[in-house]
Amino acid sequence: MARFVSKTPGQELSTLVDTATEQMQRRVTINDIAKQAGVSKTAVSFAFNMPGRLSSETAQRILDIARQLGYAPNPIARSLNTRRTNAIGVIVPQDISDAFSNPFFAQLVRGIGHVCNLEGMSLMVVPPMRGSLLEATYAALIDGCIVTGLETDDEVVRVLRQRNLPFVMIDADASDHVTCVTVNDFEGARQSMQHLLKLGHRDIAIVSFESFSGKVEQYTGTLRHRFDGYRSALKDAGLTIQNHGIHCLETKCSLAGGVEVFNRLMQLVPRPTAVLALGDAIAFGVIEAAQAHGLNVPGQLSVVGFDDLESSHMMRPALTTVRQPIKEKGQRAAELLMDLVHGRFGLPRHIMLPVELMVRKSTLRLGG
Amino acid sequence: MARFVSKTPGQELSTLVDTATEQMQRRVTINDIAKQAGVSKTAVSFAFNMPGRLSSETAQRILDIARQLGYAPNPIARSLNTRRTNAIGVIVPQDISDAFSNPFFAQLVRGIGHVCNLEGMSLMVVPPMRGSLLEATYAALIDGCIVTGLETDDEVVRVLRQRNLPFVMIDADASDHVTCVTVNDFEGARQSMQHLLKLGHRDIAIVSFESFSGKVEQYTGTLRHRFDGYRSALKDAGLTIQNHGIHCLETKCSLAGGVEVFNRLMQLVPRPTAVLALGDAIAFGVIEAAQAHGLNVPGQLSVVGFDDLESSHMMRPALTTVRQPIKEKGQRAAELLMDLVHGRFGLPRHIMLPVELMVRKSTLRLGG
DNA sequence: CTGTTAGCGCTTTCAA
DNA sequence: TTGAAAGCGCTAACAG
Repeated sequence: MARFVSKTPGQELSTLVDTATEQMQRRVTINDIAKQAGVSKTAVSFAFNMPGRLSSETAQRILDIARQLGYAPNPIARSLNTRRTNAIGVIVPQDISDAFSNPFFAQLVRGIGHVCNLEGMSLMVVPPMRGSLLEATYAALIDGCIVTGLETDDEVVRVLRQRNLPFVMIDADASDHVTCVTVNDFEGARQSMQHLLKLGHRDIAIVSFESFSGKVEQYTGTLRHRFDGYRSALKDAGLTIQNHGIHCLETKCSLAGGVEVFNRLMQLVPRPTAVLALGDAIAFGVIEAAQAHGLNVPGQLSVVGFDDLESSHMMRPALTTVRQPIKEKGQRAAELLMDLVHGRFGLPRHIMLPVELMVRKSTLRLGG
Repeated sequence: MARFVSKTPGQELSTLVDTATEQMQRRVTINDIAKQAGVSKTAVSFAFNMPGRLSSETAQRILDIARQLGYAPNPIARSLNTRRTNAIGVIVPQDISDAFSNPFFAQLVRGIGHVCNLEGMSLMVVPPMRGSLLEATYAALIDGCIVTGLETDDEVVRVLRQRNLPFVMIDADASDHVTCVTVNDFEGARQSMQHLLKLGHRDIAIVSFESFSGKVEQYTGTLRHRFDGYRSALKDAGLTIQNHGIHCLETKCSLAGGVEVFNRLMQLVPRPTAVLALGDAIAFGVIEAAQAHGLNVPGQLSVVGFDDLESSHMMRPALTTVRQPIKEKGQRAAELLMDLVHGRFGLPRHIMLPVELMVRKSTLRLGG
């Protein structure tokens, strides 16, 4: 490791400056500036953070010297004192690439980002670290976070509490113990299923995103609410989810996931005449694959999405889907989080946003 | 500020535990655990970081007590010692919401995220803080960063050097002083312009994303290279960018930006028969607006994009565009950054990735 | 295997 | 207006 500069307190500044121009440099610290300026660390600190408390000459001299020596305050050391990092996190249970493979997530982040902008914060995406989301949660240098894709009983939530980190959950089951933002998944799902049933479809494949539990019966949170909605609509039509024609599959919530699931869809017996995707991204993939296989959508296959991404109405055919206010969801969650971070209130709150069925061109009356 | 627990060193542990159950709690620290377990701080530290160096009973006892008291190591304090934050940043000159309004950025982040995943890092999006990107750069708790949308002579680069933070630039002018990743913007631009010219178009609007300089002559970096490419193709056809039919506009690089620019496009004299957008997102917006105004694309207006986003071939009409390997761009940049972070080498390197013109359905022979 | 002792680099009373 | 000194909570030689 080449030659190191000894850290003797009384070290000559000239030595510092000399070595600073070399390859292996010791970072310039507040002490170096203080010494060089002939003032205390306090003064240097003031010069940067509360210049008003110093005579303007002193302040200026300190700042000048700092600039000369190329000094930049160490933000970590600062954080240790202030207990603020000026960043919030968004915790995701999958890796970053997967998370952003669904435009939904980018849109959510836009909403969160809007609030970050207002508050002067950065945004840290916190995925599992060496496979462990817990480890990542322990290590994250943040003032608070938004938790996505997890349930309220997740260990991550425990760690967040242990770390005393304020947090807001998105799409988790409402509970008195956590602050969270959701949408009316039940109603959105119910209406979309109802739409297909009204069009005469009886052979319907429901394509969910990966739940990591696999069993429809064990779904919780968003997935649970949506399936409750499907069941409700089916029931109104005298059907159940166990019916011969109703199939439930899972895939990654991305265009690629939709493409992948299409093949499995085509193996089903009876072959579905309609697909109910739990994410627009999946719907895109299904449509793309269907068209690649020469299938006409909606002529031979109706497809419904969920989300209403920005590009969903521009697809060919324009996608019938359930619109949820994604950006607002992120924004509201971030606003709640900022309240918590700033200690504005402590009572857990729950916000549920509305959804709306957007009937467009990817669904058609059966046989019509 | 309710009652505070005094911070007397000799404080009884029972007091701590009692107050820990109250509202205003002092965080449990390594000292509390050490005291309670009757060991030194060192031992506690080892229990968490190198359990092997402790007898398993001791380690277990410490961990148990820690869990009981709800102790979580303070990652900031840890970082101050280790000089690692386990996060890298991606610096963006606009706010987060704007950055992600272009799917290009999400795709870039996917590439970066892939490497983060491999390296066990989180990813911090660092936008300007109260309008100052410099301030944000000073404050970011990161081990290194990827810089987007900035030139090599930006002040941010100076601060990064001052902070001794390794960084990699994306789409900046190559220079011997910085490590960066670009694509062959010149060639992509040249080919796309050539394509339109071959189709007989002579009234062409070039829609650039915002440069914050405004003057085409003052463009640098990516924009500069692309315009050099346009000029080159024009020259081959005996034209110049100052020609009567050639117009240059700017707008935000997003769908909304494209929609916004469409109106301005329609005011131009002569009215363009083709649009060359510097981002697919802009192209989407232009097409959407054109269709909303009853214009046929490509019948009455040809549109070319740049990027080839995931959804670009699914649009109606499928977008003719210049494909650049966005995700790979992010990935390569992140890989270079990790090399720097881990001190694997110091020489600035420059990677230029190839592009490819994808001729699809949004362009048509003039009058054909 | 375990503890002592210095820090890491900055902020912040409190006193001068 | 300025400085001394005590932390912030943890890690890491080094010694035993």
